[in-house]
Amino acid sequence: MNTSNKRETILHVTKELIAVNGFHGTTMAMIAEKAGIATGTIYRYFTGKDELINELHRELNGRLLHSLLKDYPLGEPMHERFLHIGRYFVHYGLAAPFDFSFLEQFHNSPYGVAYRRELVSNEKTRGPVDELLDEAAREGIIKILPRTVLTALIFGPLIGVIRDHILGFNRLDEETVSRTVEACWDAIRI
Amino acid sequence: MNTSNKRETILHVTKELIAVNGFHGTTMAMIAEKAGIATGTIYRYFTGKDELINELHRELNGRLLHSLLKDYPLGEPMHERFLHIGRYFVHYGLAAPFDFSFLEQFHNSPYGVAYRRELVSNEKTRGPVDELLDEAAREGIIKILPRTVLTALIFGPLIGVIRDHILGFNRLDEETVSRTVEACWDAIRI
DNA sequence: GAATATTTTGACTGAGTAGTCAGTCAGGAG
DNA sequence: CTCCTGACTGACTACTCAGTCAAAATATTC
Repeated sequence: MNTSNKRETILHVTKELIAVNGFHGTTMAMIAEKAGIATGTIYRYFTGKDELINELHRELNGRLLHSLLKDYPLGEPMHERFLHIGRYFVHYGLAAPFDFSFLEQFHNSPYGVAYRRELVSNEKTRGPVDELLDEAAREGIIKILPRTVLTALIFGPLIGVIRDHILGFNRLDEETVSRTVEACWDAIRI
Repeated sequence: MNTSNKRETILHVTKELIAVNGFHGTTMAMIAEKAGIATGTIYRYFTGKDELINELHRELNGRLLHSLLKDYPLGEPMHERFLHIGRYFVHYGLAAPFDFSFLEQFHNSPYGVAYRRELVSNEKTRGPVDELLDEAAREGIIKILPRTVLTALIFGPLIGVIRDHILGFNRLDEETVSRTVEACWDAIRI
């Protein structure tokens, strides 16, 4: 196991532990044990728990955004592209439940609030969803509502159904996912 | 200050502290200090931190459900009643941000998951929303989707916009709230 | 293969936690 | 007035945690 591998291992086990036990339920000792290293070693790769968590979020958030653009139907109608993003978002959550649970906890924590505040201040970061909503708004095919509301109408339900699936409160098959994403479109379309 | 008053005070300050600092960021010492009592006194009213938190949830959840039925337009059309519940839900969140933040954190924590699992097992507890959705489903005016998905389509966005408002990411006026609830209806209606 | 540099180890530290309990004292009973 | 009672106190206990650092292990250089 070389240097970079050890860093990866730390990030990997931290993700799984936090997904299951939460931030406060995950100790540096647990991370070290599961990674097969000593606690002190973690501090050679990360300045502390906070940096480890923020770095993990950076990586997973990047992977998630990247996965939304896989097979992205550029040039196809707005509706088609919207469904693609919605479906791939849910699929990412179902295929990588640890990633999803970590990201969800991150966003529901002071880490996530700080991250969003920073995003708002440097308003340069615009993902595929922002571009889609901008275009749809220009074409006048979605409701005139604040951006935060539109985002909530799309991702609020999707995050909810993914969490319910992971917790075992429902079973999402392909059909249900498609109909749910379609319902989100109904929410924002004129 | 009589006995029952002290218990109320403990619950009140705990709600505010947890809303701001979270479960783990709120210590028994902080609660005692803000309530103007000694730490040991808390244990005369609650067996421990967990019971205190669960009891607080029980009370606030009851208050929230109760507030949804204020001025409830019984007998009016389905659509009217749906808008009422959605709007009153958001209003509760805006009028009582500490209550909302506590409840949101509770539901995003192991406490909330345990609570939901218990709800599912004793499936007797049915709130006004369940009854509304049952009726709408019987009349065939909403989409055929699992109950958990319908709930996510309604409350996912509403919770999101309330949180964004409390965190200062948007400003919800009466008009925007109504249009948002209307959009949730568009999501579930046929 | 010796000397040097780098990485890893894990016992340790000190700050902080939930919960405890011997003792206090205001106020009701006799 | 004296004696109880029990709600209340807060210093205390037992424990957990993130982070440190001297020493050991391993790798690299010459």
